[in-house]
Amino acid sequence: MSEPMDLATALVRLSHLVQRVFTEVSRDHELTQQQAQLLCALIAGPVGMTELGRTLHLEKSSITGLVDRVERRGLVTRVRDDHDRRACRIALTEKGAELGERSHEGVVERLDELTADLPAGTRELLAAALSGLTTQADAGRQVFEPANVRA
Amino acid sequence: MSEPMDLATALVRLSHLVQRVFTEVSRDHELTQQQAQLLCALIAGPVGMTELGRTLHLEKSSITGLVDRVERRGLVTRVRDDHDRRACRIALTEKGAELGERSHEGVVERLDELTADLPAGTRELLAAALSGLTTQADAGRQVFEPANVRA
DNA sequence: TATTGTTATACTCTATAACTATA
DNA sequence: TATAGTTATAGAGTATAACAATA
Repeated sequence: MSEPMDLATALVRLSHLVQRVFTEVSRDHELTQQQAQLLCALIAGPVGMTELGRTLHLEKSSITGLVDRVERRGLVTRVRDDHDRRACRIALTEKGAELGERSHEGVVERLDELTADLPAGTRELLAAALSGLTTQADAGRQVFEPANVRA
Repeated sequence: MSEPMDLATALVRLSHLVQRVFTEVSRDHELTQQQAQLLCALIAGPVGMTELGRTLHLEKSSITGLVDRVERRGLVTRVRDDHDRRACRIALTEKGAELGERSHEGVVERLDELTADLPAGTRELLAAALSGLTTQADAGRQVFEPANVRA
């Protein structure tokens, strides 16, 4: 049917697809994609502004704004850091945790549906290869780590 | 070492990685990611506003703005449609085509580097599986179709 | 001095609603 | 009436630079 697609192109298209899923799921919860991402990054526990910037690849002033807007909606709070009075840590409120979890689950669900037709062996190989790529590329991040959350 | 990652998580992380590559490459050419995407969507030939909206999953007013900014920089032009005087088609200028090509190549290069270590068989399987997913999901799109461009 | 975070500022991106012009 | 596109408006996202407070 369609001509074979090279790997780079397939990766780009897949990325668009995942982004779209993420955006749509976020929207279902009245969140922007970035806000949902922020909530997901906090599920494992409170994180400081600087580290959030590293995790989300944003400048610190961008983080300030993002946190401001989400805080205004009551989804996170700035918690003072007792050991360093310059710093604060961003923590999910109950409502924020709820939304973060639901967004996360929504994305996983939709992606699982999307890959449901693949044979088990292919799924495993895909998961292994892709996670290898990301781990190799950004040695040491964790924006979206459900394993750490539930396990 | 690290615990096995489920497929959905691997897909999300991969998507972030690709987005980051895209953003960085675009920035190297003084473009935003969205602008580079627009240029790439025009490489195969002029496209109308409505179709651009479908392709890029944006409302038409968003397309208007995006095209405005890129036109202001001399990278595209609005060409009148002879058969429908309401419509126009967006075409790359020489400079825009140049930047579009270079962005596209830059992304492909970086992604190829990233996947260079994978065995050939795995690469093929990945490409086939991922392109299958995207083709199935968004039956009939083409944002980033280098095959059509060069071949 | 270096680091943590915020403010000021200026764009870009995006959607919704109302509009114009053509079909 | 329906479609192609623009305008008006408002808010979100982002970066750079300058700043404050603390280490």
